[in-house]
Amino acid sequence: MSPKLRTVPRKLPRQDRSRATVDAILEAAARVLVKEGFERTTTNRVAEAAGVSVGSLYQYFPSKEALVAALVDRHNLEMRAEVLAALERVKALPLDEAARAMVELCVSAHAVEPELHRVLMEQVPRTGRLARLGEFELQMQALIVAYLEQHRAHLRVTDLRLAAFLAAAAVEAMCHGAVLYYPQRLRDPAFLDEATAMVVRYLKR
Amino acid sequence: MSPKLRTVPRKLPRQDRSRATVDAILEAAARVLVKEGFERTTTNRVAEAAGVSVGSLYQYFPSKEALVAALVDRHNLEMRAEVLAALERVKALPLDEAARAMVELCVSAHAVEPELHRVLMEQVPRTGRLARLGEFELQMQALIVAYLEQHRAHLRVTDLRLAAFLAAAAVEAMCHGAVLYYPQRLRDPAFLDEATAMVVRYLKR
Amino acid sequence: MSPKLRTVPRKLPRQDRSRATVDAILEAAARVLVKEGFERTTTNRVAEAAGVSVGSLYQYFPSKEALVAALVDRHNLEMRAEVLAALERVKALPLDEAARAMVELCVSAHAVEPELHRVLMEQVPRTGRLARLGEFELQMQALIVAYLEQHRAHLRVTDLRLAAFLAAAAVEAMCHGAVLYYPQRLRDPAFLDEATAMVVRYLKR
Amino acid sequence: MSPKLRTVPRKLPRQDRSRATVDAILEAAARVLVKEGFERTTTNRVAEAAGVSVGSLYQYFPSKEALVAALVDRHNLEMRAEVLAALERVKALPLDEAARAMVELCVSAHAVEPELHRVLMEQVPRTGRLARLGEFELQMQALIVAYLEQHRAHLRVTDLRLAAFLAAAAVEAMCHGAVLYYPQRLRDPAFLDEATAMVVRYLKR
DNA sequence: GATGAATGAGTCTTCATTCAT
DNA sequence: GATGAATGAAGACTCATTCAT
Repeated sequence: MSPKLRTVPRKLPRQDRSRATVDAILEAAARVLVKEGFERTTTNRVAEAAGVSVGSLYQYFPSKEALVAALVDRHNLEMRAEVLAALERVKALPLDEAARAMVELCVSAHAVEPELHRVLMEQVPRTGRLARLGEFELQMQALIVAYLEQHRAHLRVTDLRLAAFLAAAAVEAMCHGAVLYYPQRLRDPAFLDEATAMVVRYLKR
Repeated sequence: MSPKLRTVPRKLPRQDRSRATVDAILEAAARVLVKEGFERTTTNRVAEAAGVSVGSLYQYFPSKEALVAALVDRHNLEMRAEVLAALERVKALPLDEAARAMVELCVSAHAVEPELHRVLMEQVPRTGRLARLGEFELQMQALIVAYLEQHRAHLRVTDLRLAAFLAAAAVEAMCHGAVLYYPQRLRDPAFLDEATAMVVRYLKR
Repeated sequence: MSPKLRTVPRKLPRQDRSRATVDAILEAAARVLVKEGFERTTTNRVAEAAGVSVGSLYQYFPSKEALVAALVDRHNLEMRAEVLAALERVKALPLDEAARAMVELCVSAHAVEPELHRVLMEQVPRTGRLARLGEFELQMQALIVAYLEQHRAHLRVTDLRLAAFLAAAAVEAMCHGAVLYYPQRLRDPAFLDEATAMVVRYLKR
Repeated sequence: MSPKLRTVPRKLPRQDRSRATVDAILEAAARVLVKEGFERTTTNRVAEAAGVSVGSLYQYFPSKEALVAALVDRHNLEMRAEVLAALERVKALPLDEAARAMVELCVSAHAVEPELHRVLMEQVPRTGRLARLGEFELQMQALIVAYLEQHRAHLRVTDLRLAAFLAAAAVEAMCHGAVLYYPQRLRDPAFLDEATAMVVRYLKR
């Protein structure tokens, strides 16, 4: 038999091709989600945008929810990586600097894909497995508690768990609100100063 | 006895019958929303739960979104009333007391119908008219700014708009988070102390 | 007792008030039909436009179809009156003049309320009692046959029933088509000349 | 026997399966329309009659109107084919014969699926894209004008556009009327003779 | 007779999911 | 594994008609 022309590189290993397909689908999902909103996002549309068939989509994601969940997970994963790295980095820094770094990071994280972030936060119904408080938040909280323990000497707060929760909630809310309602202020140093001041003054003796 | 005497006040002729229906629908919507979640909430189900026909529902709410929006509005309205009253009440109080009162109020507000609040906040996709930042938030912010201006002498913050936004966002997030993830701590004085401390220390000179 | 101010003339006899209501409803129906098209014409909308309640509408018209039928009837009645009068008038005239008069009349008739005519002809589904060939057409045909019989001496056609049917159909179609597609030509003498020529040359020996 | 041998030609893989579905739907639509009338024709009913799911119907026809429009188009297309062929055929014939042929054709065309024709003409509300004068009519008129130009020498009419319009309208109306109200006369030679006479005498010098 | 709130069967339409090819 | 046509349950919404007041 004559060697047929082969357009698809046959060498590409199974796993890699799968991986590529999965990525294409997730990217497409993100795009459609941002462009159309959650309500108008259908599995067919996503598949089309990804250049694959619906069937293939279901090969990799057993349901629409699974797809969206995977997207949320990926989004969180990206954030988590940065946050964990940052926490590691600031481990030894004094509170002022550590706090400022974390606020800056939080702003950055929210600013990466703000559109997607917004859709994911506001339009995706928190149902099923999306309902639970992610491990992300829990893990992060544990790391903050660890940091606070190390710097306990300079703190006025004593219930470190509570303090970590409150500080994290406050920072997150301020960044989130800023992204949504005052995007132009996100890079305003005043914003960073003030947000930092809020947590530092709260925590510091 | 004169035959015309009617003891039952003819309550529900025109306006009132409608009003009763509207109320029944809104109440039913809240119930269904809490019990079934947003996804499983259908106009037919709501109508049934309200003991009226779908047609009646659509007589008063031109679309499903309008129904949910009305519910959100009503929920906000209830909160707003309390918040505005409280802000009026604490107008003359020093920052410490005013802040504490507001945090307490915020907790109460979140605790009124926490289930409904949760569904409304987390599961209802912010689309269409639900997308915009409500007048509620704007109005509240204005009042906070007014308060801050009056007490400017004791404050370290100078950009009062920014400070009001950050403080409000932080308090809201802390209460919201507490309602969702630590409901048992809601009435814990430590929680109130700490949340109050956060804003007071931030604002006060 | 002081003479109460009376806005509604109490003297208006039952029948006249009913008649007025019926008329108001029919006018409203015509208006809505023209403005909204048949599909978007609902009994509620008509009632509202007429300034009466749906209930009243149903007092006078047992169904939507009855309402539309009444409108069609009224429209036909108006035309019929004119047509019959004209036929009476031209009874003694020679074919040329009679034909021309009838074509002119047909044009006028189509031009009276062309919008309504169009909706009635094109959008109202010919169902139920609207399906049958109206008495109008039958009556008119009879009159034409009568005319032809009287002028038989000058005709080349022998089957007068058939001739009447064909001539009427042709004239109606030409006028109808002109109203719809060449409204500007309606008053063009050339149009009248030609349409008249068509039937005259067909009928005349 | 080799197990792979397949005698049934793998006919309906991609394009053809779709095509078959589309045809089935259109056929079913025609059937339902004729049997139930437009009002009682629903997309679900059509899908059921076609032996497919509603979903499939909507895969190919984005709305009910699109479905009906497609049916009208198909109906027109079938007629058009015949009419154009006939006009081509009679191009060189003298007026008498050409006219007679066209009238005969018109009768045939109306007689092909008279029930469907009737429903399509009388019950289907002319809305949206059904409102416009089809290319069909325009194209036909152009061809008639062309014919008349070639035979101008024998004509008494001078405005050929107008003459073509009037003649076409008259013939169409006579056939249409005959189909609806005198179906038994359709094949009556007298009818053909008379209808032909009408246009010939009108056009001919 | 009038009113208009209420009814609910019935429409169109969508979309997550399946499965024959 | 991939494809995409097919599925059909389910949802939002309409509107002719009724009936308590």
